[in-house]
Amino acid sequence: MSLIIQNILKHVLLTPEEELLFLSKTETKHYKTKTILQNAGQVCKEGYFVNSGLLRSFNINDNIVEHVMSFACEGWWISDMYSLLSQKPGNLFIEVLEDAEVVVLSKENQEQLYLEIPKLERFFRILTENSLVANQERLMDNLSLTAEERFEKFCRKYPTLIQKVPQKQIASYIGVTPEFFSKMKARMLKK
Amino acid sequence: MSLIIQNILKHVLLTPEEELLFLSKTETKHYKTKTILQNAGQVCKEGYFVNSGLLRSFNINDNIVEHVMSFACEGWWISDMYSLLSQKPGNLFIEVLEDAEVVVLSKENQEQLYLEIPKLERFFRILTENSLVANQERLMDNLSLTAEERFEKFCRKYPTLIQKVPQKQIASYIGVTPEFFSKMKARMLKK
DNA sequence: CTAATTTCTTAATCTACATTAAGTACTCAC
DNA sequence: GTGAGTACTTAATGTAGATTAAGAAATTAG
Repeated sequence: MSLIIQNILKHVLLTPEEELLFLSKTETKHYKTKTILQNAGQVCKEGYFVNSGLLRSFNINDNIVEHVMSFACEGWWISDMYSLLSQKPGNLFIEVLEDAEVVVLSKENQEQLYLEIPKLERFFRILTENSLVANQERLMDNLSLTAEERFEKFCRKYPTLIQKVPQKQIASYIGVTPEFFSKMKARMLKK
Repeated sequence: MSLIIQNILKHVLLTPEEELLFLSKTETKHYKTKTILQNAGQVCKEGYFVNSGLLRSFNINDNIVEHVMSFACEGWWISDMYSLLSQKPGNLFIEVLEDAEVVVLSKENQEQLYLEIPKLERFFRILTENSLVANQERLMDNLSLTAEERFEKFCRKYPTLIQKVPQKQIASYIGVTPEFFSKMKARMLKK
């Protein structure tokens, strides 16, 4: 069974027909590393569920500095929520970091699915709730922990990502420069 | 019509019976300034919708430093989402800053309402989505803006709060110490 | 009304992290 | 394989914001 259906079934029950209906509204696509799926300044028309590979979202401040908003590997959703919901131009880029297979769900089809399978309201509510809680925790961590503590937490939380993601992007995610991150890492290894 | 029903009707349609059912599952309460509605370390059993007055949620780091997670005035919801959803002990306190009338919705009743009025799944999904977007923006702001810029943005976004909330709590919300905030404010006034 | 508590300010000093700048090590495209 | 980017490191210097401390102003309680 497809990963995305497995995921949905963790939270709501679907009949076989509903599963098929859901899948018929999605499209599975393959993207090469470095593909940009979403550009800042454009209206986001779809969300992505990752079957394999690795993606990230980030914004670019003053057209110079990148800030990583999120990573998404197997089993995770990624999109520019702000733009997708408001249908206004967004601030995020979404980029493929490792050749990926993703399930594409367009805004339009998502809205149709809400009408055809109201249970999906529940599924996406729960998904969004979990995102919100994770995001609130990350915000608090940024307000109250040191860079070192944030990195330790990142390692505990996303052990698989550490091997895959270029270090400068982990630096960006936890909110420090690559130079400082490098120094900090060396300091931590000494202990 | 009650503020909370008005709020729901902005996103989903309810029949008069559903409105009554909803209200019957809530309880309107009055709390004095300084009342603590939720303590860190305890499992959160209810969410709050503010009819009037002012509340805040915050956590306490190392049992010393407070960090304001959110404010809630008229028309806003507030709770310890993490604890409410997971039913594990939370990290947040919820405190009344100004005598308040709040609509209390228990976890239990909320779950019942989802079953009895499935449309409410949609309402709370949208509510949570908006929260998430706002939270993501705040996170990016903390990563990419200076304290001064964050304060300016706060003023633009929540003009009414500036009069009401003690300055040290605005400082905490935007992520600086009260001392630095005071200095920064003086510096900004000179310009 | 007054004392106690809390909030705000100012100023000196400190530090986590940024910036700038070079050099080294990878990757990968041709 | 080679060269041109891209990623990582190291080190000097700079700075936003923290910490500490003390006094002034405002609020609250009795």
